[in-house]
Amino acid sequence: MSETRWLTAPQQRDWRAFVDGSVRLLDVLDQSLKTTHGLSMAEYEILVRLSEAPDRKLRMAQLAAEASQSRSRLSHTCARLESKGLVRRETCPSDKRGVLAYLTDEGFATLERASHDHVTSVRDYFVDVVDATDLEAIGRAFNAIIRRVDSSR
Amino acid sequence: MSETRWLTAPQQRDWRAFVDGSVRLLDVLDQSLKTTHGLSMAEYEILVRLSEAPDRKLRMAQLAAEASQSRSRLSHTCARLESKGLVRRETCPSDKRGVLAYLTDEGFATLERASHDHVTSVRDYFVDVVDATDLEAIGRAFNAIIRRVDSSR
DNA sequence: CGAACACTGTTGAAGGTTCAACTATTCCGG
DNA sequence: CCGGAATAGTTGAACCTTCAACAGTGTTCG
Repeated sequence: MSETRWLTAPQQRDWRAFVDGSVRLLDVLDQSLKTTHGLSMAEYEILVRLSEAPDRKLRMAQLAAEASQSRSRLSHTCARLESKGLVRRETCPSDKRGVLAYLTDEGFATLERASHDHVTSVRDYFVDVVDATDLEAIGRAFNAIIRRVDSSR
Repeated sequence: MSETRWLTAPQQRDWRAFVDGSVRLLDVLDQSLKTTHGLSMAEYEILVRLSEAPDRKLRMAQLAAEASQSRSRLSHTCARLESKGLVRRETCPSDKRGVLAYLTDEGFATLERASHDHVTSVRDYFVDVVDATDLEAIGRAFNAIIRRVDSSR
């Protein structure tokens, strides 16, 4: 049993700034996506990943991994997106257990509209508020975190 | 109507690293708090703020602001914490509209236990994974974001 | 004073997420 | 090629958050 290594005061300040700031930031972005385009950030993320995939198609499991969602959550969310006509699903020909989700034309059009406003919000509340060098630091740091989290699963 | 200013490729990489990384990081921490102490991070945050307040008491509105939660959400969450015996509420003597939430001894004890593990996770997945200078950059950046978000409300 | 307004916090319903259980398919060792 | 283990995705219930409406209290100003 080793002693708990508490955070130093500056570490604690930085950590809290991150927790508070990210919650508020993601809240604002979610809010604005939802009111102007009826999409949550989670849904938006799904549309983005599909739009970038070859044929706009992805296996559910891969989509879940890329969007940092559980499979269950993705199932529910896809069901909603499907009922809005933005996404459709078909069984995977090569592996009949699998399912391919793909973006409809309407989904693509919705994404295109939403992305303009979204990117503007991201600038307004994030990119343009942060120093260029600090932005790079954030990129480095969170890539390291992603590696760390993924390696422990 | 001005043209949409898209992100540059590096900006987009950094932004995505942040979104993915923070979601995964907060997920892991939430997970570990929940399985080992039965608390969500939102609940934990509430206990922390109360523990630091004078007399371990805070007005609901202030608590909501400090924990970055909506008042409604806080009401529900406090109700849950209250039924677990960790928090209690009383009407504010100076303003009868108001309510003071306060930490019970049991709440304090629970927080104390949980904080050891939590701080260890924060180190494991965040502080110790990120360069010291990048950590400072994160602190600066997210404080700027907090100011930005709060100024638009 | 008292009427209109603003503010505090709660409530219930609707919507979204998590959790555990389940079906169906594929993989693998014997 | 068979039986068991592993994998893919879905489902429904429990849980949590959001949303809009509300009750109660304070504040302002004619």
